[in-house]
Amino acid sequence: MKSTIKDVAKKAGVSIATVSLVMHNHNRISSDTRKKVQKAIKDLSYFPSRSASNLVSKKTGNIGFILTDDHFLRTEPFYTRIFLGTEFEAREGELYILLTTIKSNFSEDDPLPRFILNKSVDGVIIAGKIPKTLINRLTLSNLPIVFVDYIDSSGNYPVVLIDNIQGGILATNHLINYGHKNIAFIGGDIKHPSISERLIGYKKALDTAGINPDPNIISTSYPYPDRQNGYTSAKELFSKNKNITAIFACNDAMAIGAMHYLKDAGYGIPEEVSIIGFDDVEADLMLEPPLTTVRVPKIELGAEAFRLMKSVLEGKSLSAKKILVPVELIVRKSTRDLN
Amino acid sequence: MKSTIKDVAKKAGVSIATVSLVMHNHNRISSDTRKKVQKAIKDLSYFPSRSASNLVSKKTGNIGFILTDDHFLRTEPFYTRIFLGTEFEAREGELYILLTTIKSNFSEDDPLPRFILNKSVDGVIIAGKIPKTLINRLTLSNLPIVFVDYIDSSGNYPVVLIDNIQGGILATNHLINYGHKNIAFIGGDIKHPSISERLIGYKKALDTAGINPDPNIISTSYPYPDRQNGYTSAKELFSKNKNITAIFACNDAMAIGAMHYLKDAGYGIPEEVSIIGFDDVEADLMLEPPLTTVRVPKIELGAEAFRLMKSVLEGKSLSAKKILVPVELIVRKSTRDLN
DNA sequence: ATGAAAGCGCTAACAT
DNA sequence: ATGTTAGCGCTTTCAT
Repeated sequence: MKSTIKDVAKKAGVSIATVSLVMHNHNRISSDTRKKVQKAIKDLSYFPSRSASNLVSKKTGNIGFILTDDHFLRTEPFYTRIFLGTEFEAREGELYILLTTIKSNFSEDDPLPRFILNKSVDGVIIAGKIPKTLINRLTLSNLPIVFVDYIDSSGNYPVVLIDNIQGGILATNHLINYGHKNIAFIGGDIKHPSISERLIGYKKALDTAGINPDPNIISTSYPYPDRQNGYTSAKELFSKNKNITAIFACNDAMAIGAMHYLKDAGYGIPEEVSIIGFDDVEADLMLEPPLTTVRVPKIELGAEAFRLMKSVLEGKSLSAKKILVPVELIVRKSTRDLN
Repeated sequence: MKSTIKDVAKKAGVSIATVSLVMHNHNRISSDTRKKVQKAIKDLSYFPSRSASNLVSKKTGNIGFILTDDHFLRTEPFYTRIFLGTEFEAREGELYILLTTIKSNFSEDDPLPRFILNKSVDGVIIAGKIPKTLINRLTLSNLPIVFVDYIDSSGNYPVVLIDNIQGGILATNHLINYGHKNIAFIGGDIKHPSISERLIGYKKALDTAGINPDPNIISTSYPYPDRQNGYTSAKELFSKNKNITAIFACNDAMAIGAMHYLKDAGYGIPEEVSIIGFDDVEADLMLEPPLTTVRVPKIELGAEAFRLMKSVLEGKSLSAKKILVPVELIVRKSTRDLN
């Protein structure tokens, strides 16, 4: 039989209130009783009942984690890693994460996630882009919300984002430091915040180095940033420009596509053309040569989102706090030092 | 303010006991009161407090879902889909799923998942292969366990498995029906249950058709069933055997690898060589030609595991019940009818 | 068919 | 510094 706070109290020869105080590290307990109680807790291998304490404290002890099903099922485990990060972080404390997906075409008529309806969570973490209508309806529920890797247009929510501008600068500076001057940018939908920010970083870095960004070698004509469009973009770029010595692709998928084109077209990587991506996906290492990139710390993003949620729940955080998680330059073999 | 059972009782002019009975569909309630109560519930948009009911009923209302981190982070979203299946199914009822990962090299010294230690789950679903030591220690905790897509050697647990033998038969019969006689088998580690079972199905089907399995065209020399080894296996097979007209690969990854070899070697697919895989991964459709395969219903596997867990919890299921989930032949363009 | 009441295990205000 | 006690919202006997 599972032991209760009463059993512990009896065994330690104290009241249940004292046990409760010890459990919550209240400091007005003599170290003597504290030890007695702790021993009893250990001896009985006592764990407090979550239901009971939640009932009193009017909390659920759960955090909801929402992403769209296509984000969850993506081949590249980006959001899965973010989830894992929040779960890792939650393990340190008393909270549990309830993961649920919504259809990516979530509409007005679809029911809200059950844990919202049933009020089984104390707050909700939203990862990646989700439909506006969900956000609106969530807001009505008055639950604390934290966004990660996405921020709704209102900007009124606490959020954890990748520092894309810094990443863009990092990547571009790396190429500049390697002596490159004609650095192409390959990106997808410029309306997507992460891509436009990476482009901003790219321009900033060029600017600082006194290089004038050349619109002819900035390709953002293919919205979806995947391999296929990376290939096509590179093809277009190189058919018109012969003097490009380096490419900064807005993500690894496009970089990989571009690499395929370069190989098909007979360019040596990195002998003739250097290339850097963004994300650090597993496939990078399988490439020939392995891709230099900007690493996005997915686990850390998730962990940070969880910490932010905790501080929101504890009333420690302002409602629209923004956290920019730094990225890291990973130099491998696809970029060449011209100096 | 959230409404409670008291509010409902007051509004409906009945006692809280009556409300509780209505909520649990007890039949000794007059349809008149029932309606009154249901109206009150709706008007107040009342949801019972999980903490309170769990406290009384001594349940947690949660099911733990454990997989190894590499299974969770696999590029091919196999286990992610299984998880989604259990989550979909859980949505229909009152239970929540707590997903956690363990290190794939989980050892004696690693702590058990927190929801086990804290007794925050009523049962545990284990997906995919996990270390024996975890199983042993889990057993000690006396929690109901259901396996999905893996069964520990003792066989003493309820489990949901893919019907691999049926799948092997399905695949092989398809080729036989298409008039093939020299059908190669490409597989990985024969000690892995799913692979050996698929091979059994293959042999059975050949046997039934009166074809003698030729050991020279059964390749199981490369343990890990990935693209690379699919390529190598096909290469070996075709360098020694010129009369193979069809391949049954134990999974799509190996099939894709084999297709790459066939293309490199100049074989027409399916003109000269037909090929069928197993799994039905997304990549199949991108292939040229799209791969004929045996579909494994991942969502269904997860849903079935959840249902099994529920019936175990309700005491309706025997402790070692085994459920074989049928697979489905998906004919696309990589197999050719010789007739 | 319905209600009264006990009690699940815990927290926190209050008393000592 | 520690104990007493009133509930949190619900389920479930036991009365009526």
